[in-house]
Amino acid sequence: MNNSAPAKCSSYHHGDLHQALIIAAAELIEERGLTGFAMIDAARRAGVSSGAPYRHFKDKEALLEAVCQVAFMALTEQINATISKFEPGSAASIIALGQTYVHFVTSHPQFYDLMWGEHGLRDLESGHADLRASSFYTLANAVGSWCQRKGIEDKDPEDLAVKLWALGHGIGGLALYNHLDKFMPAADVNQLIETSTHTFLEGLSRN
Amino acid sequence: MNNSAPAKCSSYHHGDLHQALIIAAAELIEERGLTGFAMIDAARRAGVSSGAPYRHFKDKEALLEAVCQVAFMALTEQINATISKFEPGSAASIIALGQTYVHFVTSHPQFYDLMWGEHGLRDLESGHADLRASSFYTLANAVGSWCQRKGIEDKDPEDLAVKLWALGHGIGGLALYNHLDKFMPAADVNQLIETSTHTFLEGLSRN
DNA sequence: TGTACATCAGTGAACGCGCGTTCACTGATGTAC
DNA sequence: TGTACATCAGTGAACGCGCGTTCACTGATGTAC
Repeated sequence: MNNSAPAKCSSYHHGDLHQALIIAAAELIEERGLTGFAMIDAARRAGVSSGAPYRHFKDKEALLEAVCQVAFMALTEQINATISKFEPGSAASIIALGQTYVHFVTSHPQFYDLMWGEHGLRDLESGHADLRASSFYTLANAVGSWCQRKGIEDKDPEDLAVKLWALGHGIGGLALYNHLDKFMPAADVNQLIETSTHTFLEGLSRN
Repeated sequence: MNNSAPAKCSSYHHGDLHQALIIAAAELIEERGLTGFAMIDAARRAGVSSGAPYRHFKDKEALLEAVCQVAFMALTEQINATISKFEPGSAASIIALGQTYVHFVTSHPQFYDLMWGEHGLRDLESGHADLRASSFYTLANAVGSWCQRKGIEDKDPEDLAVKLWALGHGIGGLALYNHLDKFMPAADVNQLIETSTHTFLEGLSRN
């Protein structure tokens, strides 16, 4: 994510190679994609020889998982920052969450597969599943508050959150790979999120 | 997609190796995924030596593109079959289109990346871009008819189609990698499509 | 304060594997005469 | 109908590259006495 300068340690021992490798890997994945990422490049970028990473990570997979966790931490942070800026239960807060999500996805195109693709499967049992869930519950809470405010009692906030999540996830995924360009030249994803969320919430109020 | 028996040709020359390789590649991708797919395996499965494919495809990329095209043809076929079964302009037809889409996505998990991931970018200029668009316009027409029927004149059917597509795309993508299990144990994607589409259309009627 | 020793992070050469692609070839097919 | 020849699909060995991972080593650090 953010680059906290290699800080070329003068000594034989690296200060915190573990962390340095994660940062290097994240940068490389952003630059060249998940497929183009090689273990040896991460080592080189961290200023270390090819074998060194194996003192800190069992194998490539383990390093990728660490990067994945960092990515989810960053997403969670942004989601939390967003929700704190809006009045609880407002439609605006729900829209903003969607926009934050899509913004994150399109800002880090190369992380999409790592976070939501096949790799996602493996993390399900691991410890940071909670981290992944955090953003979802933030959304579910926002939707729940909105329902309460509107006097909608018969809907399950988690069910609604799944649908809104899917909407954002779909817009993000399609925008990422330029599938929308053909049908909506100069599509504005923020507006897309805003209007579609509005329509959806409108539909809930109706019934 | 479907397996039309290798038909082991008795002669030195293969009957239609071009087609046989596409089928073999498609099967292998379905079995082992895009990453695990090797050119030599496709050759072997087609009953041919390692160099033979290069008489028919410039390189691995070209073969993958052919598989991608076949996949889009299959999707188009299913979409067309679905739309023909429903009354034009009915909400049911729109829901069924979404369900067909998601069914296709989850039935061929390994094609998702090939069709909608990075590979998608490369096809944009190629000849079969039309094929990709076909399903979209089927949806846009269905939505347009629905609007007309409801007397909704101020909405752009293509804009609405993009949103419904994104909804289905998101549900498909999340379901594919089991991201929904955690929040909706035993989630029924068909029902998810149905209810979310209903809510969305309801929202449109409202305003 | 100084010496001996255990620990362990980092080295860098090397191994091994998978796999995309090439190339000189072989054999089947079909056409010209 | 038969022969010579061009064409080209398929062979299979080989090359080369990238890259994940290992391993015997080296040197820095800190602790025990």
